[in-house]
Amino acid sequence: MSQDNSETLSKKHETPQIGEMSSLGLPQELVEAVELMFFAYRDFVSDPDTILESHGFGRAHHRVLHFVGRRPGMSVSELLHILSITKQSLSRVLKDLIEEKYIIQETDEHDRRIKRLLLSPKGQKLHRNLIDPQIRRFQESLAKSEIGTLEKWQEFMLHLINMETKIDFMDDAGRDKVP
Amino acid sequence: MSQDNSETLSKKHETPQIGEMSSLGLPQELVEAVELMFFAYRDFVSDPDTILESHGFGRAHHRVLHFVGRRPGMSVSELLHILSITKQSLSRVLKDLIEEKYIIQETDEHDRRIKRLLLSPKGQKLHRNLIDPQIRRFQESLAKSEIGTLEKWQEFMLHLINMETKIDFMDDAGRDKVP
DNA sequence: TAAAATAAGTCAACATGGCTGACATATTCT
DNA sequence: AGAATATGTCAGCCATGTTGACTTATTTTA
Repeated sequence: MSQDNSETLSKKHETPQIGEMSSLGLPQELVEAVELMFFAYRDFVSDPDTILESHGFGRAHHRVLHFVGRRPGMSVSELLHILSITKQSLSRVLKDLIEEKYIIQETDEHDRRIKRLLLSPKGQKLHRNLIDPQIRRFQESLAKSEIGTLEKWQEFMLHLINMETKIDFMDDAGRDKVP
Repeated sequence: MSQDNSETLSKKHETPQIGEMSSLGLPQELVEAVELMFFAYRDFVSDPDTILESHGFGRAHHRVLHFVGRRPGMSVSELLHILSITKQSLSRVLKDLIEEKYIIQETDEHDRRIKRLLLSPKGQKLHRNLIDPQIRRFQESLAKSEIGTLEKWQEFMLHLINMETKIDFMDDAGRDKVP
């Protein structure tokens, strides 16, 4: 670090002045927000990453565990759709998870082409271990910041996502209330 | 989609009831928030991804363009540090960007081992094209949601990140105010 | 001033997780 | 019976992350 950047921190949370532009000719705080997305996401997944590594898994495995955990009984094609990846990409990680008995497949009663995916107790435990540090991060952030509840943050984040994704998310988010 | 998920949407933004637990035995809204991070990040980078593809670049190129644009004159090792990747990973994409004249290298006047990195006009233009849709997404989200200003969102996101990263970010965020 | 440390660049080799297109199998729908 | 669907699998490509070893130029330091 070779350049002067004193008095930077103290200014960060003052009332934003209209017309305060970055070197790009864009509002300073919006450019900062872009970086916050990058850094926050990277660090947000760093704890699970560490755990996954010790199991020989990667982020792709995490996603599968997460969505199967959130929506027990989902089919392979539903999973493909929500993850927006190809069959090949999914099958590699899904195979691992099934072989090592984190995920169980059950043939659908009414349509025997469909395999319903479920977490085994072992899978539930891992899922829980993976999500715990992320939940903790949110709780700490909530405690430290003045945002109060998550509601407004959630609303803002929801508006960042594409319409099609929004449908997937909604579908999934209410899962627990559905019989 | 084969399962019933009616009445899900209408419940999403009611006052959060304490003890409303997900299938994991975790607060519902926190689990939802984890997913929001995933979906929001994915869609947030989807527009730049499309542009990058048409140039034969990837996300790694984007990151380099972004940080060099935000901190003109940064050294290679500063860039390595902020990206938290290895020299090899960086050099691949940096080489592309330099060869195709998006980034210019200038030897430091006082320490000729150091190469200062800068965006060429061409690089600035691309950087601008990449960030524009992201800025627009933020602005639209701000307009649609009740969060008001970005301040609280930024504070919350900042608390999600690791201490070391925070230092990098602060360093970088004030860049424009520094002579 | 000689030796050590630093900044940058390079090579070979490997892993993960995206992608494609083609094709097989079982099952259900028309 | 034939078409459509759900899943699984093969071979191979690409981007981007990793490691460790080593070179070159330059500056710092003992």
